[in-house]
Amino acid sequence: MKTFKKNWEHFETESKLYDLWEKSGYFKPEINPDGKPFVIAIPPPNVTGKLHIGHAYGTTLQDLMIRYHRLLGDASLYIPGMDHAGIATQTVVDKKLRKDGINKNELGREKFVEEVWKWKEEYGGKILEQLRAIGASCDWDRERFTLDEGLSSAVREAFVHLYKKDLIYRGEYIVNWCPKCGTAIADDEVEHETQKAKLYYFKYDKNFPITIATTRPETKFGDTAVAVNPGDERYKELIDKEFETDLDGVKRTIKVIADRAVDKEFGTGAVGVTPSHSMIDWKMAEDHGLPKVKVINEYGKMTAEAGKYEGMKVLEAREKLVEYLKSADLLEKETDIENNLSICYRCSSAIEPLPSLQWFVKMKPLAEKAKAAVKSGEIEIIPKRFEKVYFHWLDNIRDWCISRQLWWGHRIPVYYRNSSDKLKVESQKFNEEDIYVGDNPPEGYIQDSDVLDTWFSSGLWPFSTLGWPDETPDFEKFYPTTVMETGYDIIFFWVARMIMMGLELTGKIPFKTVYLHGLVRDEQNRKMSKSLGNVLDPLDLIAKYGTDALRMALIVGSTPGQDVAVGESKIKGYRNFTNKIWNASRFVSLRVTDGDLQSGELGEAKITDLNIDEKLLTPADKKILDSHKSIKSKVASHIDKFQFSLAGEELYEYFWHEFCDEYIEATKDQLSADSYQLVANTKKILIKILKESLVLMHPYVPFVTDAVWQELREFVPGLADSIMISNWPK
RNA sequence: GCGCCCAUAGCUCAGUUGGUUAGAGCGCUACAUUGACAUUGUAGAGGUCAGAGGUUCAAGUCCUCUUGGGCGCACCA
Repeated sequence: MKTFKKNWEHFETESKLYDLWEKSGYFKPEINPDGKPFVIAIPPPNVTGKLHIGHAYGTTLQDLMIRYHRLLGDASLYIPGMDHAGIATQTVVDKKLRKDGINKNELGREKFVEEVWKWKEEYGGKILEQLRAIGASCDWDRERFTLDEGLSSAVREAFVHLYKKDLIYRGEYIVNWCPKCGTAIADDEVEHETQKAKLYYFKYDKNFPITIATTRPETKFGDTAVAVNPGDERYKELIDKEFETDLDGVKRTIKVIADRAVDKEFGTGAVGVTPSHSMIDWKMAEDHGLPKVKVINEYGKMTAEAGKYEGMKVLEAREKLVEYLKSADLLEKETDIENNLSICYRCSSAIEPLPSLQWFVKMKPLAEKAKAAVKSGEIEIIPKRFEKVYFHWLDNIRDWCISRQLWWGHRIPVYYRNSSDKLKVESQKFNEEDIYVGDNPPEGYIQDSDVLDTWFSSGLWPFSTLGWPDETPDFEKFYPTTVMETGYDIIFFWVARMIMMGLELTGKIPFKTVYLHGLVRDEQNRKMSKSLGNVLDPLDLIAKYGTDALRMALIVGSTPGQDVAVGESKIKGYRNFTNKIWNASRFVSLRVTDGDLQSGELGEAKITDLNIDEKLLTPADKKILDSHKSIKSKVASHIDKFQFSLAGEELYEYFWHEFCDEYIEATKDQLSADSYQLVANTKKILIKILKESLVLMHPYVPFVTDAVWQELREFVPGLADSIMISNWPK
């Protein structure tokens, strides 16, 4: 026999084992050709950088399920891939180029996109290596990228389908514009941050009868109405009256309207309505038929509609206007308030709501189906409480702005006759013959310059990765996928949209179960952040304690939808556990094979099979066999119910304390007994229990269990080449 | 404003159809250990399960309220 090393040396062993697995083809579902499919499509990590510990957490959960089902004999497929992450990646590469003194606009679109591809090749490769280090048993031959050829054609197909069904439209609507990113973003991509602000009370001019209150005076150049609550006695007589106003030279007709959205208690109870620069005012303008005046442009500067303020940045215009209001004695007072500032989820700069010509997806019809799929139980969300969050979002859904003024992404498959830009600035009522939607534009048509929201392509992920829209054998066999394992923070961005797109485009649910994990926090339960300096790099931890230890630490003690606290001491504890597995195995190996080992014989007890003689069982034997029997069913039942922590905890307790501390201690006497039969029986039990326990633990700690398995193969007959492809013990 | 989660040992957390004496890891105390493993073992201390009320033969678990902490959605003129 080989000599078992004294300690489990993860560093030398893990990557070698992984290479071996990958080369052997054990990650392919074809190793269980007759098994029923079990499929997980990885949530594709962004190509923006390297993976953090949250990725390690998700990947571990996914890989655990895949390995368990592979052992059960299912055709288990773990589809790897990455997301091009439009806005995020474009920003990162732009920043890098600027550092090198290169301006994106001088470079031009084509060259810039080339630069992003270079970035993708470099960082994408690193990410894939990280996934391997975590032990992800993905079928790498099926790896996909959201911007690869197949997925691009899926995106075009999806767009055309939705367009033809009248579920995609173009129009000029108020959108969330990020002046820094230079693009529109979706409602869901807007975050809020409380800030201190000044609330200014003033009149447009001396003749106007109502004082309004606002935190953004500069937008008031675009006011076309003042809204009051219909029940407000103070303004009752003014409702429906119109006034000619002059705000520092900008003349408007302002109508007083009544709208229930107005809070009587806030400010003066009268709101200056700025249809072009406030979401709610836009809606009021639609309801009341008010004109819309755009006074802020895409660069965050005042337009000609702001008179002499034209060209000023928003904040500058605000200062100057307040000065004017003071000097003209129009400012009644200013107060300090706290309000919420809308910021961009990517760059955190202030969002400027403004009207813009964009593409939208009609969400209501899609949302109904998505709701029904979960209501009926066809799709199960774990933990169940997130169903409520999901329904709430779907019930209040608004149309989804899908065009982005970026270069990196799926270019919108729409072509215009003669010019793309001309049509964009003209009315949304374009002639049908001037527009072409699809793959083969007629001569002289120019493609829309915008790209699609990155979530449009990720929304297709569960089926586009399997070959859709072609009816490939993979699509036939593996779709719908089985489990969607991802973080609860992207339930709207991603999960809900996959369900909507899947139902609409394939007519089927994209997956049966949604398992949502929480955030990984530090030992004191704080969010990990660079500024706190408490960020844990999974690769460092893996180098120090081993992948298996990290995997155990992430899974045991964590429950779905709940954040999990992980620090080095926890990981260290599970490193000790992996060493325990190694050493207990070493004990078994040494004791079982001591004496002369002939082929087919295990030590001097002449073991030629693993049949246990029931009549010879000692109380210790009976106890451990009982526990062993029950741990097998408990672990399977927990994993089947997605209770990964419980199964892991029980395995830990069983293996360390029942098997090592109790049974192995007991065998020390039994193995030195005079009766060869008893010694042989004990050895058989040791082998049987160790062998099966390794399989039970393999989904959690894949490396050490296979390393031991390889040692066992030296003296135990009939073991599979790798524990990965052995069978779950019944 | 609407909704969700959390509160269990010093710390971080499990405890999923309500059911013996409420568990784990880390930490702590004492002892052991040339032994498969000090990346160890044995023993132990430590909890009115946030508070109050209710349902029940039985409540950490279900219901109502209160307090404290966190989060989501909407609004934010």
